[in-house]
Amino acid sequence: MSSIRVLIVDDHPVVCAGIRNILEPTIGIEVVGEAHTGEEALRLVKDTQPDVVLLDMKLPDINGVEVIQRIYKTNHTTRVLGLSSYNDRQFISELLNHGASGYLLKEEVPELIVEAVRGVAEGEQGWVSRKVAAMLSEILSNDKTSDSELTARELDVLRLVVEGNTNDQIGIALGISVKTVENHLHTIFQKMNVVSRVEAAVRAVREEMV
Amino acid sequence: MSSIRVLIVDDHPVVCAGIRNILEPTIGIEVVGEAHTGEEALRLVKDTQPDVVLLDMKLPDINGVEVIQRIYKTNHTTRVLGLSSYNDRQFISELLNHGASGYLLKEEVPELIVEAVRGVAEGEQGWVSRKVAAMLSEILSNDKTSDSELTARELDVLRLVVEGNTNDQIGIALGISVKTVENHLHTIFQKMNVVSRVEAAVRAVREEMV
DNA sequence: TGGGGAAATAGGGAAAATCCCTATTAATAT
DNA sequence: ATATTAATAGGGATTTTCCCTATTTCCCCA
Repeated sequence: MSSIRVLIVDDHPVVCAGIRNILEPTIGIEVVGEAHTGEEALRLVKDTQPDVVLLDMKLPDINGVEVIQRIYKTNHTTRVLGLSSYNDRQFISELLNHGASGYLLKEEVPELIVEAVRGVAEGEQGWVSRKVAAMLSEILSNDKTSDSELTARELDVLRLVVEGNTNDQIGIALGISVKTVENHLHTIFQKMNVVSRVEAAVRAVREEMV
Repeated sequence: MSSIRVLIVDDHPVVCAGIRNILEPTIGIEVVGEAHTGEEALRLVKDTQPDVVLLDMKLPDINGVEVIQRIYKTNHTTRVLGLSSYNDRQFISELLNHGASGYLLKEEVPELIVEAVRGVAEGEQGWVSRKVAAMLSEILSNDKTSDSELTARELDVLRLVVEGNTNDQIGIALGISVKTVENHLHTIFQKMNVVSRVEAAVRAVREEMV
């Protein structure tokens, strides 16, 4: 039986070194490379054909979810294990749809990484650490009330709100009446389950919706 | 000549492992411990009396700046090297006043960490990586217009704004008049160089001021 | 093909926030 | 002692936001 070939992707060299340090001494796991950007990751996936990609969801150039999709498009046998440095609800939600094979947080203990790599390499889908699982159930229970998913127009408005524009300015920028802007905002508030533009803006920034 | 004794503090075990991995093989540097919280860090500083503390500025329990001050209060020979995972202007600004011995980003190459540890252990003050230096000069040039530094009270108000409270609610929460809240906000806007509560909230979240 | 429903549009009226002033008190620095 | 700054508060004018209702258009689907 051959080793599990792992590619590490993270923009922080220190994190790469840490993961490498954990995985390299492990029997049955082989680190075949490190990448620090999305582009580099895609190139190395093609070159090294790894079994598992440990992918930081926060890369300087390409969005993590897009990297996953591009990897899956070309490499059907490669599994991706998403890695995040904090409790990022946005990414975890997206992952439910655009599917990494698993997901864990950098806050987890080193042993979990080994466990996760082995799990997904054996074909296990949806491997998540306990912390992530707890977050998922919380998200799912919270989502009962709201419809989520903003329309394109609503995202336009939200983006302009985050940039600090008044409804007046937004109306001018989008070529619509202030009243229409207000109505979009009202819908946005309901969908996001908030009551003011400040809350909406804060959540939009925190969850990187814009 | 004895080794430089280093304590690593970061809430992500992976990052600790990475730094340890870089420092341990280095001649003249000895890693004496790892801490994952501020409290643990303070305890280990007392127990191990390290020469240098590599301190992540973002800890789950105590604010990084406070950790530095408490270390300096009890251990006058220990140097602290601040570590951050991103370009966090707020922390860097604070560090100018509450003084770590140096500052670097996790994005830097591993070699820089060794260099920085040696530098501050030799007594060098204000060791900063090039990236940090560049950020500092940018901050200083941008600060010409604004006074920066919010007061404690202003931070209270800003925090409540970010949480989505109205001025009325903020007044009640802080036990002051709405008018006072308005005045604080006016000052906050000027210092932050913005014109609305939404802009202030967005910047506060982005730069993790609260 | 005739709804049913969501998306985008818009107005009226009430509430909240902002702006631009003045003003007092306490603490701190010069 | 005096100047500065932080924190407090108010008045009054203006702007923005919030909530409700309403119309048109378009797409789905039964």
